Amino acid sequence: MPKTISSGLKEVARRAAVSIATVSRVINADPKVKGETALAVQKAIKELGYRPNRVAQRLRATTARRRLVGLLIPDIQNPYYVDIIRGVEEFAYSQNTTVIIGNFSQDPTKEELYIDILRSESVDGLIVATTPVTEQKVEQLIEDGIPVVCIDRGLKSLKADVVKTDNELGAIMATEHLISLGHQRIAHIAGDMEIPTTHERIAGYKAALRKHKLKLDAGLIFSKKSDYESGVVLTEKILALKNRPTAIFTANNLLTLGALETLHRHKVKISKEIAIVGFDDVYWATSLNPALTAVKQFGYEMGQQAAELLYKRLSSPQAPPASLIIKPELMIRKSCGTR
Amino acid sequence: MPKTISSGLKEVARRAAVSIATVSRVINADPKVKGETALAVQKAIKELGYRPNRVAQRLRATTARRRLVGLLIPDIQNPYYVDIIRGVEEFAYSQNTTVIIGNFSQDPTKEELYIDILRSESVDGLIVATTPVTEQKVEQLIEDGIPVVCIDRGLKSLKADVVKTDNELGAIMATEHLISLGHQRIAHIAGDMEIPTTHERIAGYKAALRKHKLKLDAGLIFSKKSDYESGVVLTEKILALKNRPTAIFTANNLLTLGALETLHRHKVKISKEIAIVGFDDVYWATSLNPALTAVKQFGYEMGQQAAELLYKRLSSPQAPPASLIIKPELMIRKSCGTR
DNA sequence: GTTATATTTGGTAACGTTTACATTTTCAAC
DNA sequence: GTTGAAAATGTAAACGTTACCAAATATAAC
Repeated sequence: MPKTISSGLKEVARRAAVSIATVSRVINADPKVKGETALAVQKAIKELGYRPNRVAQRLRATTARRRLVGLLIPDIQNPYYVDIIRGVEEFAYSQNTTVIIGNFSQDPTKEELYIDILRSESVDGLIVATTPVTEQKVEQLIEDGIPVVCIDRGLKSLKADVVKTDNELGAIMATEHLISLGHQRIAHIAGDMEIPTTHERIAGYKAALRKHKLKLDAGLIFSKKSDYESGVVLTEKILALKNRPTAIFTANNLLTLGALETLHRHKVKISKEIAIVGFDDVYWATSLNPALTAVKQFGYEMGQQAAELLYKRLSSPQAPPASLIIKPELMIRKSCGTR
Repeated sequence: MPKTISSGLKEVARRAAVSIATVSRVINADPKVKGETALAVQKAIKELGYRPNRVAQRLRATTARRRLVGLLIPDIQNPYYVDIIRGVEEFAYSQNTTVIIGNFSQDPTKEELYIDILRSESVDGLIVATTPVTEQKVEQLIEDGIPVVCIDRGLKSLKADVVKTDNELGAIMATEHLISLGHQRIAHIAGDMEIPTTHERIAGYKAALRKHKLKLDAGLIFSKKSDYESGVVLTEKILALKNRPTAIFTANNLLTLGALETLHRHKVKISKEIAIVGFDDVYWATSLNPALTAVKQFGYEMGQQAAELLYKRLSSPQAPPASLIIKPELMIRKSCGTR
């Protein structure tokens, strides 16, 4: 019955009548220690309820794995990122490592702060979805020998591993779906222009229009930030147009939800008056009104892959940066009607 | 232009021509250091791009604040918990402290693991939403002098601060709303029986029925786990009933979504054939089909309060445990129809 | 029973901080 | 110019580990 915090190796060592070095060895499963002594030490550990102090471990450990990675997330309210988190955690857990999540809520100041914090926590490596603002800082990390893998968005310099969705393809799929349903005037509610994915999705949107010889009306591309609120105000703008589009392609989760809310508030018949297709799928999309047609990104899988990539990089730091581009999938439901 | 990781206080000390103790003092804003020297040190810090090593700080610091708290969350996929996380982070950030999130995905093994990890990370204190399984472990923490505040659910022993929703009241509000609309046979999809909130909500449901002299049919209370999947299968069960209820009260977010999905799949007209009211509101509830009537818990605010409570406890460890019971609010929308 | 070698163990210096405690400097008062 | 106290700085011992190197012990070969 461990009553209080044991004060460390020393106590265990005394109890097992060995040196602290030996205790440390059995903790780290060093095969060099004799089975007999290992057992004795384990007994002492159990009896004392000893738990290694991770802080001390991390301070000392150098070459060895520290079993800790950092994860930098733009917005924990976005289910897509939650999927990524789950994927990363899942893989990390399987490798017996912990992940510290830094959620910077789209705030660059917080983002920089978290990078500093994670670094000074001596993590083995970082998985980050950065904004270009901090790109330099991330590159500094890499230069300093801290392994980084980017998720959702890569570095312009391409110096880090990256796993991301084929955003252009996703946008093409969404837009073409709308076109195939006969829509000619399709608005696009894009995300924050600061974020690279925004541009890729716009590119896809444009490519689809071009391919189908539809005229591109720059006035139909709207952008502000990547959040719910922007979805609301940009949809308001669209509804105020004299010549309303018949369809909207929203660039992410939150924008879609904001748009939906606004359309409902204005009592426009979704899919009949205005069709909508969104980037990012959610598991409750079928319960939305109407069931949402959406481009599905495989966040969970991406998270896993990113973690795996980080692992590989840890063991071979010099390998050239890898890119993993994941194909999205169009989930056709009811928000665009049928023909 | 800081090129590489500076190797610590020592280097800064050398550059500023002072001792490492002095550098440490300026880092910790010790008023004892002369303005002049402080400036010199700060200059050196800037020039070297020095950042204190948090690991070393935490290893050494004892009486002083370590500016790190742990947060134990049952399920990061549940938006309610995400709100709590945001609230905690927000307050912590304002106090210049970091929070390590442990998401145990409703898995007791993981939960215990995370408690151990957080403890051995030398956090100042913990905010936890525990399952009874780990109750003992949490009490051990408290005994060992590690401040703990419970969120969402308290400890049976009441030995820790707690901030939670008035679950019984919330359930009463939901059920009475249904009753006021004329419903007589109301099913309740409850959460995991392991979790105390489940029982409180059931109690509220029963209390409301009793108050309005409706007969309580124990066969109308369904329970499995607290997840989406359970919402699905339990709703299937309800639909299979020979004598279908006219309304369902679901005990949380995920259950509601699962129920909704199932009702849609079976093409039952929600609100006309079966009304539904859920515990837990979400910001996109208006975009659900139909707009969901729900009991709103103030997750964000609760998170903030919990963090604040933890702070208070840090400064006065001996104060008697406080309880903060937050009143929920019924958000009436369309999923129950009107009369 | 030596000797050589392999296997286990122990001693101890780090890791980068904070913090008593000791020492030096400053400066007001005489 | 002393003196004494206050203010500022420095010294060095922790914190709980790991990892190098040395020492001790076991094992094998002769």
